[in-house]
Amino acid sequence: MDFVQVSEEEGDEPIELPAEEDGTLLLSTLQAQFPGSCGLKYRNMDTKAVRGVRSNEGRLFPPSVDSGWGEYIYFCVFPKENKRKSDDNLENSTAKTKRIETRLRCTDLIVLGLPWKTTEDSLREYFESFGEVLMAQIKKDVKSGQSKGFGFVRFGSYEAQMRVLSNRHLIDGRWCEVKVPNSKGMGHQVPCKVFVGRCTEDINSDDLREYFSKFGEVTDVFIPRPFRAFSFVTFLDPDVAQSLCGEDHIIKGVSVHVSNAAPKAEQNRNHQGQSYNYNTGNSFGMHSYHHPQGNHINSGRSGHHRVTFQGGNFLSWMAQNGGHSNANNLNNCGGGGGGGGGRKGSNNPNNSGSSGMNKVDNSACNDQQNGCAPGNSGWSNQSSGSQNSVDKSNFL
DNA sequence: GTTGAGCGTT
Repeated sequence: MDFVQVSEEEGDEPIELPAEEDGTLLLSTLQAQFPGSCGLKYRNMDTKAVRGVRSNEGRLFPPSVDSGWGEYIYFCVFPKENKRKSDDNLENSTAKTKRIETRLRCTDLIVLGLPWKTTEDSLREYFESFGEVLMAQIKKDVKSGQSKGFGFVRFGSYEAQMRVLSNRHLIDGRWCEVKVPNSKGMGHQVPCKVFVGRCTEDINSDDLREYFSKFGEVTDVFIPRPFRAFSFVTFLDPDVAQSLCGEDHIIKGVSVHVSNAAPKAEQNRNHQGQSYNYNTGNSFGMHSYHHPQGNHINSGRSGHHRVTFQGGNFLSWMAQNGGHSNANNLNNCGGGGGGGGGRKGSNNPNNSGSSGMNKVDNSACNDQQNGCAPGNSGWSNQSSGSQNSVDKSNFL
């Protein structure tokens, strides 16, 4: 059996991890030793550069077909906290403040599928490897004190929360899932959509798309008809939308104002014969595909469903979907088309998050009959676009 | 003492 030497960071003491018979290393094997890790990289001896290890379907592939993993010492890749580099200094302080308010807020997370035997102490102990645990509780039957098999955790850092949401968890011998609780609703999630006021009639969808694409990928543009001097622009990344709010921008010589696309529930309902379907409950984060009618201009790659992260972030979306990113046309590459690279760039963490959700490592789990975590009947198939609600107008 | 999709007596 081949072993792969892996350390958490370059220079650390490596641990030898067993590779599979086909030479690949299961991401789940990696994550069992390095919770929260999402991939591997190594230092290339010749070029001195760091190279990433290919990752697909929950498996990591050796750099060389012939010599396998070789004598390299690999080190872990973790989902990055969303950081931007060069363009950070271009940003004004209000946008920064807004991001901190919206991005770095932790919420209670629900842990489903806990073994009956798990205690609040062991729950806390497990999650402390991800970061500071502010709260860990098990829901119990009041009379018997028996665990109901789920609980809640709260982390002190958003990064820890992100890492936890991006993985499944083997807790006291059972695979559990961690999600943002439904009870949180859509309340304080970060919208992807902005309101663009002071538009003139000659600013069309293409103009808006072209202009705003330089800040990040635009997934939708909506201009009410007849002309009403405003429009809506939806971004793939809610942070990009947030960072633009409050700003004035000049498009075709016109100063437009960007602000929050405040929900206008009642007044917009059934306006002009359109019906507004609101995403509620579990479908948060997935307003998906806009029907190609009306004034929505889908992002060019028509014919496929597009997935945007209307609420929360990519990772919580991933978590909500069992870690699978098999939705159609999920695009992780950030700023499309514009110059300048965008405000946020391509830092969606952990695109290898489609990890581990295969039969192979589910079979290794649990002490129950079929050995699978709740909600995962072997495969996590919740997100394949087909069951996304179709949101026709999406006024938020 | 059993059980296995869900959503929190504050």
